[in-house]
Amino acid sequence: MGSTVSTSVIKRLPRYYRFLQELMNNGVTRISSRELSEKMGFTASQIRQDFNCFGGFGQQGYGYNVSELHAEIGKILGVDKGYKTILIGAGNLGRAIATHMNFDARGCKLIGIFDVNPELTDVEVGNLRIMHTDKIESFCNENSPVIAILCIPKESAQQIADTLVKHGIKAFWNFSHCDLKPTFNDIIVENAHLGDSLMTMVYNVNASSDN
Amino acid sequence: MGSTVSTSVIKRLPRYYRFLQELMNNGVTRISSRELSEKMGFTASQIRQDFNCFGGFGQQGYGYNVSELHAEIGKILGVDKGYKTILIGAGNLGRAIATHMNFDARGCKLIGIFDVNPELTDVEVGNLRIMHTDKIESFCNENSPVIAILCIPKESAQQIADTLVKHGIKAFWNFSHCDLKPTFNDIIVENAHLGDSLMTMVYNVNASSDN
DNA sequence: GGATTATTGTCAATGTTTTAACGAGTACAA
DNA sequence: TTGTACTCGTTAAAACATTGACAATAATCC
Repeated sequence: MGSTVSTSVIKRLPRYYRFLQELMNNGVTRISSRELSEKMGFTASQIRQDFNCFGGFGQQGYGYNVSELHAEIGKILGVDKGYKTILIGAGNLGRAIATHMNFDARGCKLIGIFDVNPELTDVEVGNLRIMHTDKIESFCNENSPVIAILCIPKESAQQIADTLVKHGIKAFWNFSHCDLKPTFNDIIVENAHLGDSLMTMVYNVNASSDN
Repeated sequence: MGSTVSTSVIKRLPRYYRFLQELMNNGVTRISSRELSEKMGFTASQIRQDFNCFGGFGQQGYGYNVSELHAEIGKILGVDKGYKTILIGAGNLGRAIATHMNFDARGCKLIGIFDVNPELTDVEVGNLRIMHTDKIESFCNENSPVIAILCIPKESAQQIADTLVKHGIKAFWNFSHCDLKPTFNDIIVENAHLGDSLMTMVYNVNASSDN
C-alpha cells in the first residue's frame, strides 16, 4: 500500500493536474517549482514537498518536465482506471452531472443511470437510457459497479446507500444534503455538499463587510 | 470585525447547522457535546472549541439548547442576509443550481439568470426569466448584485469575472473548471470544483485497493 | 572543461489544528 | 439541603501542515 499521504496533499493533486494540462496545451515543456508557485499561488517549498510524497520527479538545475509530471500525477490519481460508476437520481442535477463531468478523463466510466420516477424510464441522457430504481440490484449483480453517485433527496439517500453497499459499491459521491452513516466500514464517501459551500461563501461575504 | 476564525472551523459550521436543524425537526431540545460528537463523528473537544470561537452558548451540566444554538450559528453564517445573487450560464448545471439550491435559506436571493445563447432568452427557470449576457452590465448597474455564480466554460470565466468585479460583484461561487485570478483584491472566491472532488474520490478508491 | 547559476530533495523550524485534561459551575436526586 | 453526576470553557499537549534553509547536483555559459 502507498504509505499514507495526507489528505491536504491529495486535495491539491487535481489542481496540479489541471494546471499542468493547461501548460501542456500552451506548449510549455519544463517548469520549476518557483514558476509554478507564482502561477498557482502556493509556495515553491510546498510544491516540491507535495511532489516528493510520491518520489522525485524533478531534476536539479532544470525543474520538472511538464508532460512527465502530468502523466505521473495522472497515474497517482488513477485517471486511467475507468471505475464502473452508476448515478442514482436523474433530476436536473443528476443529468447535469451525467452530461458535464467527463468521467472518462477522471478515472470513471458511467455505465448506468437510475431514477425512481417511471416517466423518466428510457429517457436518454448522454448515451445512456435511464432505468427504473427497481433495476438497481439486478444491474449491480450483473455489472459490478464500484462507485455510485447519489443525486437523490436526503430522505432516501441512506437507505439506497445501504442497499448499494450490500451489492458491492465501494465509494459514494454524495450530493444529497445529508451525511451518510458508514454502517459498513471501509466505504469511501466524498461529499459534494453544495449547500455547505454556498453557506461558507456567504459567511465570508458577511465577515468581510463587518469591518 | 469578528477576530478571524480559522477556515477549518468555518467549513464545519454549515454541517453543524444542518445537524441541529435535523435535531429540531425531531423535537430534540437539548444536546451535549458528547452526544453531538457521537452523532457527527467529530470529537466532543473539537465541538466545544468550535462553538467557543463565537462565545459560550452552552451551560455546564446541561449542554446546549438546540434551537438557540441553531439560531446562533445561523446568525454567524448570515443565513438571513439575503445577498443579491446572479447566475451566469443557464446550461444543465446552471439550471440545476437555480432550481435546487434553496438560496433564501442560505443568505442569498437569486435575482437574475444570464446566458449567452439567444435561444434561451426569456426561458423561465424557477420564477425568473433568463436574460442575454449583453444585459449583465446594465442589470448590475440597476440592481447592484453582490454575489455571482459562474456556470460557464472556463474559456469565458476570467473575462466575465473581471467585468463583474468592475460592476461591484464582491464574491464568486465558481463552478468553472479554472482558478480565477484575483486581478482585484478583496474579492471572495468559493470554488466548487466538482471535477477535483471526483478525482479525489477516485484516488481514494485506487489507494484503498492497492493494499 | 571549469566556473557559475539554477533548482531540486530534504531537514529543521515554525505555525496551525486537533485532541486531551481538568477546574468550575449547574442540574438533579435523595 | 447536600452530594453526586454531568458537562462546559479553557489551558496544555500532541499531531499535523507549511515554510524556510541549504547541501547536492544538473544545466548552461564562457
